[in-house]
Amino acid sequence: MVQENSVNNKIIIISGPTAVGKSDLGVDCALKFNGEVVSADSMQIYERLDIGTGKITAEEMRGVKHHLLDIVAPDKRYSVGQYLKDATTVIDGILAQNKLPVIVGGTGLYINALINGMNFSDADRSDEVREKWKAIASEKGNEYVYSKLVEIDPDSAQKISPNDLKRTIRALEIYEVTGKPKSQSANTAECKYDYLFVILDEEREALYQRINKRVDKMFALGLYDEVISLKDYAEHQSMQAIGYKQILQFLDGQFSDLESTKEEIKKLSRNYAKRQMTFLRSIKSDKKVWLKYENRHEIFDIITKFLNNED
RNA sequence: GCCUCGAUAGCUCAGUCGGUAGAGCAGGAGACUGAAAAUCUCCGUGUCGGUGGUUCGAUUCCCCUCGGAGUC
Repeated sequence: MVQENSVNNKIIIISGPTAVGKSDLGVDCALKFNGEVVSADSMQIYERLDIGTGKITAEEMRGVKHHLLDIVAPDKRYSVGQYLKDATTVIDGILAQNKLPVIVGGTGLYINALINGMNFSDADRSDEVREKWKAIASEKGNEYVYSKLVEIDPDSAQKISPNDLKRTIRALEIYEVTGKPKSQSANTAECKYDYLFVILDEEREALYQRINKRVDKMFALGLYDEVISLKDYAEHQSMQAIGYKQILQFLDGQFSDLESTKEEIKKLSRNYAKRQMTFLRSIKSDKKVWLKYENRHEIFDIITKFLNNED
């Protein structure tokens, strides 16, 4: 009972906390359903950040085409807005070939933008505005910057903590760039795709053990040397990634030894996984399917039903 | 074996001039609209090592004991 027009609009989204096994499952699905993988990961978009981001290797791809990996140099910026554009282009291209796009990644914000829209068409970032407010913040304090937001956009200010300088500045930026306050700019949009949103989950304790092991493996694979080769980019956003930042701090003398650096990386990865789960839980969608890691192979039945409109 | 110092939350430690205790980290919950692996908010009961003594009352003072660190 497959209808051609609806099939052409269907996509699968697979997310979950770090180290839960998303990449592997994504390849399984692409192989089984004639698909291609589209990454949704804010750090794997960078070239040369391979080991530390857990980027899938050519071998692990098992012949499946992967998109949106290695598309930005480590000294360049990237953003959700750019991701939305890039992902939409890639997904449309895959659909045009009558193949199934399988979106795989742990950056909840990117997935949220894809399924709930994000229309700040004219509210692009402005480094000028950001630098200006940062300077003001360090001179007059965060409270002062926040008080400015309260003046121009009290609705947004209410939702932002006075301590959250990043969000405070972004709200001010939107106002200065567009002339409209943030609270009147943000809006959502219906997703143009017929999607299925699968979230892979695992018991906390087991997940944490998996994360710890994975960090050990990253070091064994040469994470340290990878970071050394990127140390000239220390100032850039890409080096904020967990693992990279800490090894850079170690080189800077902020950790007494490599072992404690490694433990810190494990800890931060665990903290991150927890935050990912919170975000994934909070994404508004009536098409979420939660799958326990041990039941992950049920995904084939779920997708089959979805593709046959039996859901 | 002697002497000294500590023993309190999962960990590191503070404190209680005697009225059953609190920080940081870990851990948990949450927020999140162009930096998101970022950024930010909230959450602290534990036989105060064990036994006995003094006391109305001991985690706090005293005795012994068990392990721990330092020292001769």
